Amino acid sequence: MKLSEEEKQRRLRSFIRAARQAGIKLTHQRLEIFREIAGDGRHPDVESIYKRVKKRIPPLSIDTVYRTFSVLEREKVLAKVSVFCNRARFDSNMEPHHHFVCRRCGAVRDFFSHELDRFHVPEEVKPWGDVDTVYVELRGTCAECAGKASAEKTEDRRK
Amino acid sequence: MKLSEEEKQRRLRSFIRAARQAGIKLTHQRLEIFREIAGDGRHPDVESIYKRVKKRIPPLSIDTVYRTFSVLEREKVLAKVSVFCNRARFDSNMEPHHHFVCRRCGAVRDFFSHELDRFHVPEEVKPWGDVDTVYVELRGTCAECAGKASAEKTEDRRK
DNA sequence: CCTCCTGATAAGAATAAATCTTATCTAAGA
DNA sequence: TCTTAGATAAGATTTATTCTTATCAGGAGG
Ligand SMILES: [Mn+2]
Ligand SMILES: [Mn+2]
Ligand SMILES: [Zn+2]
Ligand SMILES: [Zn+2]
Repeated sequence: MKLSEEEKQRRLRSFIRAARQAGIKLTHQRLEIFREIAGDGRHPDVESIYKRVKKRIPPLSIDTVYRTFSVLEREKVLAKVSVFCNRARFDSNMEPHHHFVCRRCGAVRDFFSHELDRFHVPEEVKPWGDVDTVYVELRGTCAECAGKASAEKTEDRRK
Repeated sequence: MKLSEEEKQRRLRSFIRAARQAGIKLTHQRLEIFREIAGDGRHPDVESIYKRVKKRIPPLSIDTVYRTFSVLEREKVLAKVSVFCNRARFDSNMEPHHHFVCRRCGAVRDFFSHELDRFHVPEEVKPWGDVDTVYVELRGTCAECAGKASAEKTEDRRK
């Protein structure tokens, strides 16, 4: 899930624009952290971004990653993914989109759907409040995990 | 979001049946914990269930609530709700269903949708793996929170 | 190019949800 | 009633996240 260079550059520019507009400082750390997230379409977690950026900025503290995360979230430059709640994950795709999630390995992939974009909020829900986002999660098993599982089965049968 | 007595009883029976079938012990604690969850359609968190059941069983430990939770989850008697990841929440409604979620107060309400039940997995997603569940989250502001917000506005205007 | 000041960072302490450990207890089958 | 595998209580432990505080640096203004 490596993103195209042009998409990465677009996200980087939108980050810099948002930072300027919000009057927040464009520090070396923030730029490197965002660069790392913007180039990764796999919805990485805080820990992995921390490790990767620390290679380039050794004194980096994990707190800075968390802080940058919440600043970027507030400025609507990236979003928190609410899948597998054990740890927070970044999503640098701010286009409204949905997710395919593998129950086994936790892989998260983006998809778009015209069918879902046309979805009408059911009548029973309307009196409960105003809906601003329709988010869909397709849950199942990814091809890779399915492959591993069947490989293990044949392994077992051989015993 | 108080559930009807008959729905509560139905869930309680299905819990007892599942426990018998799985060969797990029907302890006083488990019964009381489940009774509390089964009667609450608001997707309560571990802490609140702990507090409520502790009134009836004072020596109850919160670990027992967590353990009961994971046993019941394994036995498919209830599910974990992955909304607002700060703390785990129970869902004793095991019918496939969707949620309306209020961003402000975290209220979660169940809904069903024939339109969504007919949803076809997009072609682009199919090669990624097998989808077993289509889960939809309608995010927005509940009527109660919207009411509070507009009340505060008029308050501000008076100054 | 310097200076200053405010907001940002690093390090490590603190917090809080969730899990683990161990001694004790109990549901339920014989 | 007796037995025992599995369950509980209490408190320690783990782990993700946030907080504290001394130091640092981006960037506005000179
Ligand atoms: Mn995404
Ligand atoms: Mn529900
Ligand atoms: Zn997978
Ligand atoms: Zn609300």
